[in-house]
Amino acid sequence: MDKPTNKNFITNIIDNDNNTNKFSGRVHTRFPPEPNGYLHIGHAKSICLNFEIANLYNGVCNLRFDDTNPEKENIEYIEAIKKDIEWLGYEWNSMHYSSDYFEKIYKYALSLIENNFAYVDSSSPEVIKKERGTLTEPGTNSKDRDRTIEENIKLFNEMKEGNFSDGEYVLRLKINMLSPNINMRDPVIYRIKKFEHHRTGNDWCIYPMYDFTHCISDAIENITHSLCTLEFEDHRDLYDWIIEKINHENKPQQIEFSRLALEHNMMSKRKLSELVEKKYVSGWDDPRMPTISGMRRRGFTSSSIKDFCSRIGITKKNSSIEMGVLENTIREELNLSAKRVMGVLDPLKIIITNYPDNEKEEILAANNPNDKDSGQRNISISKNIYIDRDDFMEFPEKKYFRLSPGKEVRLRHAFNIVCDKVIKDNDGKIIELECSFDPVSRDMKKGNKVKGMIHWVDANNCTDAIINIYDRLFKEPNPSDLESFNEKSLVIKKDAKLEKNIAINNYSARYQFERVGYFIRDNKTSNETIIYNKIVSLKDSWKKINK
RNA sequence: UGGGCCGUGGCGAAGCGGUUAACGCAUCGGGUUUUGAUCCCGACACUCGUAGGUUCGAUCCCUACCGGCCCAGCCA
Repeated sequence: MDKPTNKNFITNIIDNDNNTNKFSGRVHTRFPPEPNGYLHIGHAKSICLNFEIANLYNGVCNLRFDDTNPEKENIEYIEAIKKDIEWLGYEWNSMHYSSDYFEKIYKYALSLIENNFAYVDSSSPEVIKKERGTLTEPGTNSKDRDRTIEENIKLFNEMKEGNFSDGEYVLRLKINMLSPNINMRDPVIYRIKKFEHHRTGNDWCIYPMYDFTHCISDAIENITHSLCTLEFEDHRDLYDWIIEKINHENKPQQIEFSRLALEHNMMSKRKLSELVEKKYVSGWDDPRMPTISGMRRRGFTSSSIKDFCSRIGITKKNSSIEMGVLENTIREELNLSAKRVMGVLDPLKIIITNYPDNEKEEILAANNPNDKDSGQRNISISKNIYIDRDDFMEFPEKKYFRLSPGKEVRLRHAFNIVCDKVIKDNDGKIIELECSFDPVSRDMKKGNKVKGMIHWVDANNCTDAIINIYDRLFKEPNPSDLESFNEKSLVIKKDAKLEKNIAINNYSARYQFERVGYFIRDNKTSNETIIYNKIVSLKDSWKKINK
């Protein structure tokens, strides 16, 4: 399943860098999550990109937690993030925290002040905002812009010592308030935050901001290609400015690519956490969530996620991927690897009237007809069976060739039956079918040729289960708010019946319920309740005709 | 409106001055198959946002226009 990394505009840049010997042929990337939430499929795109590019060029990739905002970050996320990356199957070269560099970053800030490239500003956030100008109007210089170097050093040290309260002072770069790029209008690079940091505790009360931290961290770690998403394009000027001014021997280059958008999903941590907090879903690992942990619980394999990432490509174009692409990757893999079993989601009881009482027979069936090495299983059948309600129609539509009154269908792996009688309760609901079978059709060459083939389970020999059927999280392809939440994204089948062969204690086994889809045991369930999650349906051209 | 970036079939995506404009998903035909699955085979952009220009020749270069995304956190 691991395919060679596709070429893209970034590998073109790297090839070119290698030709000009820009980094002496070195390729060193990094994946820099902020530990403020769980990783999602969009992060997987970035993880695959960074690690695969490193692999492709015999380079390495670091993991770096970008933890410069203690108010938002949390140690709990760190382990979850590491677990997800490991689960995807990637090994980082070394693991770092931006906070490991606080001392160095502080020294760099000091040297910028000494060279008159930074100053301490006592302006309020409102004033700074106002002086920054707008998209069309230039900014104006702060009253503190010409503070002396000595005074700046003294104040910056006092900031560090905790002599001021939050917001009283900030450190700003002295670049150009007239720049058409707002990021260059004397950006704030340090703020006072008397907040305990998850790693450095109370060592610091000033914290560097992203723009100042990220490029310096990249330089320190000897990163060559710093890959990030499109919204940072405007920050590249600043990135380069800082790298130049701190005079570090390593000059990493930032390259931006477009974020992943997946139809019927949302990819922002804020929106996803809102789904969790407002209980739309059961948690970050709800199988409907586009989080790595959710998809893992849903039954996606890491190889299918990597395959998906390689299929969607890397460009600078804003794009939105159809769910079909994702679904196809997991179907394709599971078709080859999943054992087959029969499962009835909405049971409808059938009595095979001419089948002898108290008898049963065993039938041999392939575990996976597409994999000859997968062996066979034994299925039992007796007088009472269940079929899916979907597979019976009292008044069949045109082209419906499953069971209906007087019609003959084949029970998969077994024999043909004819529906003789429909039994209803007082409300007119169908509760049972009486059918008769044709013993000769056990040999399918001898029985009548029938178009319909349905699955079933032996009512006297099956396992009760609850099955979670998942559908798209949002109704609209490109939802903008939670209004679009699909309340039918989870449908619970409470009295499903499964073929006994299913290994209920194997939580990682993925099965194809023949004619239905792929399923995995929910890993959060106890042994008393057997719960399976639907990973993805089989393609269904009947549903297409029928709609 | 200032700046940055992007526009190739329904959705993605190759293509880097001469190609029959790859490939994947989707779709539509047909075949195999007693999973309406899989598999196989075939179809699916005289045209690359539009208009000009350069060139013997442009999806690739230039200009203008049109459309879309991003930026005015002491978030990342």
